[in-house]
Amino acid sequence: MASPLDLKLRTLGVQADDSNVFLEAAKRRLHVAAHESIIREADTAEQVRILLAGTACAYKTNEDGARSILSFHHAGDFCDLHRYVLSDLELGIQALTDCTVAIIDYQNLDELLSRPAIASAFWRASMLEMARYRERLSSTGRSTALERVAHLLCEQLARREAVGIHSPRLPFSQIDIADAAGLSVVHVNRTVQTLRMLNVLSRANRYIEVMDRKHLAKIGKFDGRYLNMSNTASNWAVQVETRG
Amino acid sequence: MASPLDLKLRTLGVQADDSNVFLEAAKRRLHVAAHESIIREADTAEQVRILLAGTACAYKTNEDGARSILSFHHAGDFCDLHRYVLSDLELGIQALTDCTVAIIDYQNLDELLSRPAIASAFWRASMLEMARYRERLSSTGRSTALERVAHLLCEQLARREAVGIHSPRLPFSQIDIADAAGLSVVHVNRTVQTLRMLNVLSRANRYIEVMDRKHLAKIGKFDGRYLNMSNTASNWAVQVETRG
DNA sequence: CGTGCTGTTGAGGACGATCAATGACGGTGG
DNA sequence: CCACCGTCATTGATCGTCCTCAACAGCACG
Repeated sequence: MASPLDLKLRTLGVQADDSNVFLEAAKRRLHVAAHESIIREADTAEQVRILLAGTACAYKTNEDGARSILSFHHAGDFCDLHRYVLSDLELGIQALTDCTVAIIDYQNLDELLSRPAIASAFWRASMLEMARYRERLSSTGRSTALERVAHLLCEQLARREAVGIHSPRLPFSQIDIADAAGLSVVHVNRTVQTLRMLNVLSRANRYIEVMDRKHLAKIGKFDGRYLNMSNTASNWAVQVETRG
Repeated sequence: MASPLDLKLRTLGVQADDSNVFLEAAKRRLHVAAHESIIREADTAEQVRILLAGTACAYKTNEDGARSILSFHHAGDFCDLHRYVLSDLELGIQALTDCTVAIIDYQNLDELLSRPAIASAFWRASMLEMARYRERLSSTGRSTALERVAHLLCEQLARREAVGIHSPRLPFSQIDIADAAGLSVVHVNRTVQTLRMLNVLSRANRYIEVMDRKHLAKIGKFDGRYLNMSNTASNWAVQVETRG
């Protein structure tokens, strides 16, 4: 039974032997309770963290105290590779559910990076993350609340599937979605209700549970190719037709 | 007299000897006229391009034909490193002014990347680009048109300074700004006029010319630290005060 | 001297923000 | 077991920012 991190490394092109070295280096564990912080906005610890289980988000707090969620992290995702490369980036990571985190000291990371397959996997991972930012930016730019929310949910669902998490339920509160989509909580609530009305989300009002992914992808104009996950992408083929 | 690319490499921590090897590899040149495409959205050429002079933008065309500008490129910027790592990313690069572009074949790039200083510089560059996307995302999220436009302009001005371009004039049309900020052209026009009224932009209606950077930074809540350009950043210190 | 692109202006309308209040649920401690 | 509290979800009403449509002006180009 492959773990999310296993799957992730495989997707990034890391073979069994390198993968094992990696997993060996990431032995140290940390548990973080929901709503706690995994990395503070001005963290200086000389180690990187990898999310093994649970869901987290990268956020920034702006001057008026509002939290702005920049991306979500799922099992298998690197949390703070950026800090290894650029020290003074003010970006916090917060656990949205209970999380298990692996820790690798910068020293050990240096060694890992001397292996070409691992170095290239890290670079690939960074570029994929960047592609997600681009997609989010163009989705946030000029689309309606309904499209934004649908797109956001599609992306998370697809990424979770790619690491073996097949549950239709997403561990986000409407507040999280609002902070990520750049919408007010009130309006997110109305948007979610619209999606429920359309039978795209389940009626369960304590959860975000996707009932009709195809429809959701269509609404969100979601084309998962940018996630570059060959096996998964096919389930999320372009649903968008040009129409008059 | 250092070229923008020189300056950029230096900022990324590349020393003279590696830098020379790099410049040697980037001998091949290409001229692209304003409004022409540097890289098409489905380009497959096995080479990377580096902008030596001029200004360009990375864009996506969405299903209804609208152009969405994801980032701007200035002299010294890599255009399409992402294609080297992730082949099938649909992202076009378009010249906004007349541009000079250097070309490096993937083969030669492989060799360059065997030099640790260069490899690490590329990784740094990617991470810096990612930091800019994050910043853009949080600026686009929940701020007003005025803030967005101001922030956008500040960023470009600061990045241009970092590679030795000190002109207060930015080579963007209001259409470019609209596509980048996710606003309508009409509203960008009104926003620009507000900035002119405030004496932040010059009255010249054929150009975007910044007269008062401090004020612009304040309006855009621009804090250039995310650009990670030690010498330049100080001119752009935080202008934002908490206020009641 | 037209043609096209960019910039400008006005009017009307829609989407989403904000304010305010209430409901539902889970956990805690008495 | 129940009262209390905090968090999240929901609802209604009002308001403002920004979009859309439409027309026109200025300038560069051939």
